[in-house]
Amino acid sequence: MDASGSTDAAQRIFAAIRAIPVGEVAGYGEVARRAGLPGRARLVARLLSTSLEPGLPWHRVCRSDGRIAFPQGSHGFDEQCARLRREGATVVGGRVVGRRARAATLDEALWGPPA
DNA sequence: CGCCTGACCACGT
DNA sequence: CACGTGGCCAGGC
Repeated sequence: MDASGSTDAAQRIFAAIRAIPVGEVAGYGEVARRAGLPGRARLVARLLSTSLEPGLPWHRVCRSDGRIAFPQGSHGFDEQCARLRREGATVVGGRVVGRRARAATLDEALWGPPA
């Protein structure tokens, strides 16, 4: 690792997460892809679980289907849910519902929808 | 050095 | 929509 204490991959992932617009959510895989690390979704998850950075909008990161990664009722779930709502998003049944989180399955529907 | 686990993802049934 | 399977990478034991 470098002198900053984190690997380049980690830095890119953090940058990708910070790049998520307020009120929107991105899947782990999508974040990894944007960070230039396709297929490293698990790396993103592990990063958030171990080396969370202060000021990082981790609450904007959820599963590919728009669901919060934590089990309903957990502290993490509650925290993420509250933060998302504060940003204007809506959470129902552990699912993030913005104007469109109705993605059938793919992240494409979540990030690249035709107006 | 090998095995198990994990804030995951996609596909097929 | 639920379940099972394979793949991916990194860390802990």
